[in-house]
Amino acid sequence: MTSFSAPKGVPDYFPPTSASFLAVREALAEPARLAGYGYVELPVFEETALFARGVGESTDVVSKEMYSFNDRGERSVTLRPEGTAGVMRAVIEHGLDRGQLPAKLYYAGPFFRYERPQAGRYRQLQQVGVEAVGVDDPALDAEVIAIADAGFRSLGLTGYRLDITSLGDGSDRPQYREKLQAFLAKLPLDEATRTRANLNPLRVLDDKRPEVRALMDDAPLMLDHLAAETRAHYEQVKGYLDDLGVKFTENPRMVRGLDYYTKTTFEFVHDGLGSQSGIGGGGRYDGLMEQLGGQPLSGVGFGLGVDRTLLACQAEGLTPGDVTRCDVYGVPLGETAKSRLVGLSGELRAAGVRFDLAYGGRGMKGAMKAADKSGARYALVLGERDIEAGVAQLKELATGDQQAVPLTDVVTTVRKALDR
RNA sequence: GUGGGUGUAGCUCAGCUGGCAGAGCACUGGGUUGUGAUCCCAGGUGUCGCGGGUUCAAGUCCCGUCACUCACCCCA
Repeated sequence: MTSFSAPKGVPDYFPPTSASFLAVREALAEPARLAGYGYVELPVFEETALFARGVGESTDVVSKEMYSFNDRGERSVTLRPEGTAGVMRAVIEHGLDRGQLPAKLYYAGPFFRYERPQAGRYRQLQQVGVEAVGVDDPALDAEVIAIADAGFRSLGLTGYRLDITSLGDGSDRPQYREKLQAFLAKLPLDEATRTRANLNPLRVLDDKRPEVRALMDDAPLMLDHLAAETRAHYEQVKGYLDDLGVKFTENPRMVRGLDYYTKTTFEFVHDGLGSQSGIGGGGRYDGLMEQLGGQPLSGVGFGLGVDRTLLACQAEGLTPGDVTRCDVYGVPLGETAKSRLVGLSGELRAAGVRFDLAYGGRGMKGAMKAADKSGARYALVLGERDIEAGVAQLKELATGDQQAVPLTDVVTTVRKALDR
């Protein structure tokens, strides 16, 4: 019989790591709720054209990393590679852009990119994201960045930094782009890089290869070519970040892989995860709504990588969500005792006590061993003698102290012992 | 898509120049009646990734193949 393995590049999480995974996702989402963002639950797949138009045909994500397929009705659909396009589609479709603005939304869930897997790079990845749509206020850029920062900080992470820059917009980027292209044309670049330079010249700026990096030393930078208006916007974002106490590094060579970004862009970088160092990123996307058939409204948001943030936590020795999964462990001796403990399990759990018991008819010794491994604070031992006496033995595992508790008082006694 | 590394027990791995497949951890049972963590004893599993080749003999050498992994590209 052949067995199965998970699809290539897809992580499985199980205890205890899965508890950390959930805790990370929660920690990243909580600051968004505190800032008035409402949860949206959106489909995991969309019409392929949405991403092609929203994310941009020239991006790697669209041109070679999408999980696309035809459904039974011969419609081309794609497992979402990122969140913003889908949120914008929903905003437009349901008219949220006609209500009070900004519309502030957050989401969490899986995304898919068909890439060669690597440390911290998966074909199914989890992100937490926010989008603030409809108001072009630099304070919103700063708010979004501060939300992400608060999430990372609440996990206890310290080994990350925040890079920010401005990519300009329609008013100044085309001129800059030409200037950069002229500069690149004079460089001795290999063919792959040359192709990339033609597709999106900005991308060559953050090439990791030292030889390319050296060539780019004198490259013109967008930050030096911002129009007065985009520069003012950028300066205000930085000012608000100072107000918020969010520390950042200006990185004029930072580039984002999605076409829709304008003005402010940012990236959170951590050193502990191998080569894939970005744990979150985002920015402003002022042309996207219109591009997708909506009103010409601005927007700003981010996507944070849950998997990578978990790796960052592990690199820093943090174990979020590290709680014992059992308070009391039942040790039944014999069928009558087992039946009584099964009954008690319902009552205890209803009272908020995490209760587990030895299933499978293990002996006393094995059951006690299991109690120990469960991490429970107490073992609840029940045998024939106890039942005759109308009691159960409550044993504190750390100290070995044991007391007989009347069976009718077990729930209240346990709750008192656990202080809840 | 392009390079490098690794495939041996459930997990982490050892196995030198070919000569009977191993350790630690984990798991299970036991160390006289109904008490765990420590300690002692016992126990099991292997198509040595798969297919071919060389050889008296292959986990070990050669060829192919698949998988995993790290890195480039790119990104969360």
